Amino acid sequence: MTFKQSTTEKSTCFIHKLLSNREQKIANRELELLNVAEKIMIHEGFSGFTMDKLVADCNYSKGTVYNHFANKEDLFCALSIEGMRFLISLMQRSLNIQGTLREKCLGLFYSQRLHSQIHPTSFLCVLMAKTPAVLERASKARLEHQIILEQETTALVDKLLSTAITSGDINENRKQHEESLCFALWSMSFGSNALLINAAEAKAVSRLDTNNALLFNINALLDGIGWKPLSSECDYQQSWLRIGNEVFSKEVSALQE
Amino acid sequence: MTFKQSTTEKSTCFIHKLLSNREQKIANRELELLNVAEKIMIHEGFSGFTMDKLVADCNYSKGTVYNHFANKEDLFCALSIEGMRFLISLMQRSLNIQGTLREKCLGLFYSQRLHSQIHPTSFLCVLMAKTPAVLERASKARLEHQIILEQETTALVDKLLSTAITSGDINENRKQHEESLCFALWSMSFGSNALLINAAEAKAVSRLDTNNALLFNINALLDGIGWKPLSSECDYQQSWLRIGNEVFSKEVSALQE
DNA sequence: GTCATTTTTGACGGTTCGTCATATTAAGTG
DNA sequence: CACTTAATATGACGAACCGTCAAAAATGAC
Repeated sequence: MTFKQSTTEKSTCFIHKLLSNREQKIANRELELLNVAEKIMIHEGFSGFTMDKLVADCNYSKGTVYNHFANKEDLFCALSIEGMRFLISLMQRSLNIQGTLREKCLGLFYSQRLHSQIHPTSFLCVLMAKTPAVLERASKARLEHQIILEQETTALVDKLLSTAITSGDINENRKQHEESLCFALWSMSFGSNALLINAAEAKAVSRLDTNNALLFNINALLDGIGWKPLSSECDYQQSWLRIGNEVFSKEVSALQE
Repeated sequence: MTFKQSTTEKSTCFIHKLLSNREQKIANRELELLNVAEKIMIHEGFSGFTMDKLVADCNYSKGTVYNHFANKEDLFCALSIEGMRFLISLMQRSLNIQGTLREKCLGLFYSQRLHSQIHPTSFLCVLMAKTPAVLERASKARLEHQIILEQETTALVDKLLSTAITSGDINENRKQHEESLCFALWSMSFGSNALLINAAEAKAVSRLDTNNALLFNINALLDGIGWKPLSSECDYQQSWLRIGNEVFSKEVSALQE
């Protein structure tokens, strides 16, 4: 009896472990598939990517692949989700920098820029996932997941904003527009990076120039909402470099080559 | 002799006329095809659009359609070009408003917003045409045309900026960054509208809210670059409405329904 | 060892794309 | 008007791609 109970206990425990193992295995395979997909995109471009190629390049059959992704666009969406995950991890790290709150805010922007530089394909997937072609076809679950991650990112910005308001770095009468502020920051970051990534390819603008352009845009906006210290009082170009050196040194040096 | 000459003259003239007629005819047909394509997209979504459907819905054969567009993405690019043409026409009209230079600048932003509202599909095509999936496949000629139109739009912004600088509405020491300023405005406008068009569909945000969000973003940025009169000194919500009433009354009232 | 359930497989049908040999039309010429 | 030549239009066709599904294999319970 006790024995039996213990076995069932063990058994259920085992089942739980197995389930989580299986789920883990499935999750791992999904990441593996996404990796293969990204490699194909890197080598053959977005238009060169096909589900058949993915099936050929991975060790699973078509049915298994379609078990993970409802369709091609769903896979794009999954790539976008991984990209956002990566971005969030960068953003969280960036908050560790020593300095003013505005410098921390700069760090958030720096993270997005870094993402677009380290994994351009991934960043482009995030862009494409906002495109109707993807939104119309991706699975509901995936789209919801994406929205959740978007909320996570805006939550990071929001939190920083409210501490800046309570600490007085942003004028308190802005408090009623906190949500608007967050949206403004996000719009600027998104718009700048989206345009820059195209410009960089089309017109061969140097990385330095694009970084400066981005910093210029952010500074203008942050000055506009009166986030102290203003760019006239502080050398944010210096801060920008510092973020790279202090928080993202490994990534930045890897990027140099 | 004279007669003969006159006939050849007539003839060449006739040829010229014919050629231009033919070219005109071809150009018209292209617009016709683009119209049909847009209708299909409106009714069946972007993912529901296929070249076969286009061929079925127009009075021309597949070969003729492919005579106009190198491939599907090239057609998207063509739609984007038409969209930008329309946007430019709106922007030019918007400059006619009476008021400060900053209000004229608001007009430029208003134009883009209006475009995204009147012809959402067209606006989305402009977005999609910045996507690698399209950029990789569209024909060279079309892509170049697109770049030219982009330059035209930025030229409008640039011109306004430099008059604002010379007139003193923007501090003169900003002059060295004129290009950066233009890029900042463009980034903000693009980012805001791109995010808003998704938000509006996903989260059912009202048009009023989205308009306010956009205006908030612009004001923050323009304040940041010190474009006088600042938003604290002037009711730009009023200006925004005025632009709609004075310059785009027809479009706005058509949009009310 | 057997059965039920889940997962995997890849052959297959249906779409979609884009091409190309052929047919048609138009322009030029005598 | 007849004839040649050049330009344009046609739609049948092959190739590629997508996504499904019945059958096979694997897994786990008893």
